[in-house]
Amino acid sequence: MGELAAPGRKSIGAKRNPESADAILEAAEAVLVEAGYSGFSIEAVARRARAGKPTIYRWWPSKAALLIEVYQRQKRLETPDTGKLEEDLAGFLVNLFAHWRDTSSGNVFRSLIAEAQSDKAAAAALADYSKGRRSHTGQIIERAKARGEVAADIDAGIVADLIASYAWRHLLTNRLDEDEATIRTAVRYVVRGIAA
Amino acid sequence: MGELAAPGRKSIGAKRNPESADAILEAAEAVLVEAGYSGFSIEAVARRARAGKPTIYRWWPSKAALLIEVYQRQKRLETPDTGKLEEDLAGFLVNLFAHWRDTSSGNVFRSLIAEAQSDKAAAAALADYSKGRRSHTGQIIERAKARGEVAADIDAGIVADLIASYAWRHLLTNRLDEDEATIRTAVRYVVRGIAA
DNA sequence: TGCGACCCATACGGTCCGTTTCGTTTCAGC
DNA sequence: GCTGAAACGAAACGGACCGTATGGGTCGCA
Repeated sequence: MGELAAPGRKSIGAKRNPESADAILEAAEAVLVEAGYSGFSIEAVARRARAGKPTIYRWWPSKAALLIEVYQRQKRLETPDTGKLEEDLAGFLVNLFAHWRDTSSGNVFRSLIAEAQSDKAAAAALADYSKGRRSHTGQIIERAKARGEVAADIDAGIVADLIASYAWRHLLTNRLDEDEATIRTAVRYVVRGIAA
Repeated sequence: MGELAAPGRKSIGAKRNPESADAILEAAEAVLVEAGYSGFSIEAVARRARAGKPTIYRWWPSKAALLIEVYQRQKRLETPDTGKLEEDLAGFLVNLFAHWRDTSSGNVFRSLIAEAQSDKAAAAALADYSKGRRSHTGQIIERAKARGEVAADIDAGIVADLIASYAWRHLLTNRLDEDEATIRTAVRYVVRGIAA
């Protein structure tokens, strides 16, 4: 990935060097993939990026901040809109699991959750991020509500919470290879429970 | 908690000293409560327990193993049996959240999950433990199925998974103070979805 | 032209890791 | 009894990493 990154990159003057920032973020992702969360240290990232530790600390106050930015650089997942809630949610989960499995996103997000258990900044960032995602998933439910597929008094946030929780737990317990049928079944149980 | 624990505890001969084992486990719990997961180190536990590090490493191969034993020493939670599935599950979650909040169990379990993200032994132990809990929660659903409250073709394991996932996510995102009404609503959505 | 912000490299004191060594204590087998 | 084995706490080890400080070089901007 980011190897051979200009051995001995120099300053470009009195402003932030985007090459350094890129090299650091790419190195962070690479280290996380190759060595896992336990091998993810600022020193390792600095070595990999041929950057100085102070340069990293200048721009990212903590390991958590670095993780967050690495995660946010990842491609976003587009959510399907099939006109059927069960399809939308099951498709969303299947896509999400595949994305987490096949890219580094899963490892990055796992690490971020783990880091949030001992770092307040990570916890805050994660809560903030989750809020955004919850409202995003909530829109899928709101759409279904508008179609009359879901009862009007359903709290979309709670439903989104259930779906996200299911995804998180699979990520955290190494079950991203779950059968599509099982995922669909889980979704069906919830969808039937909120039907109009 | 475990202070005044025989300063300078000595060997009791060519067999394991249960006082040392107890002191170490109590110290581990105390350190976790007082300093949190980030402050939880073998060194800190050894200091607190007035034990030597080799004594800890002799009996627990890793931080994860120590965490697991601390967690398993905790009191188990009994699950209600009200004759109504929604009551049973909501009561279970409310009790669980309160237990996690009011004792050290929540912190211990959080730490265990975090540790499992970088330690294979912890991941395996957690998977094993979860399997047991899943079948346990599954029994609540099976009971409801036997009463005819739940459709016969429902997969109790998947339902248990949904419930446990909801609990985990609240634990991991510091939302153990969730409204009881919100919890009940989430449970109701699922229960309605699997009704006979 | 020179200040200030950026870059990298190096080094520091500190903490924790997991292990080894040491002297001591007591059990278990002879 | 005597002796070997095993457990104990204490101390120290080399190594990794933390977060910070310092210094020398490079450049943008006033």
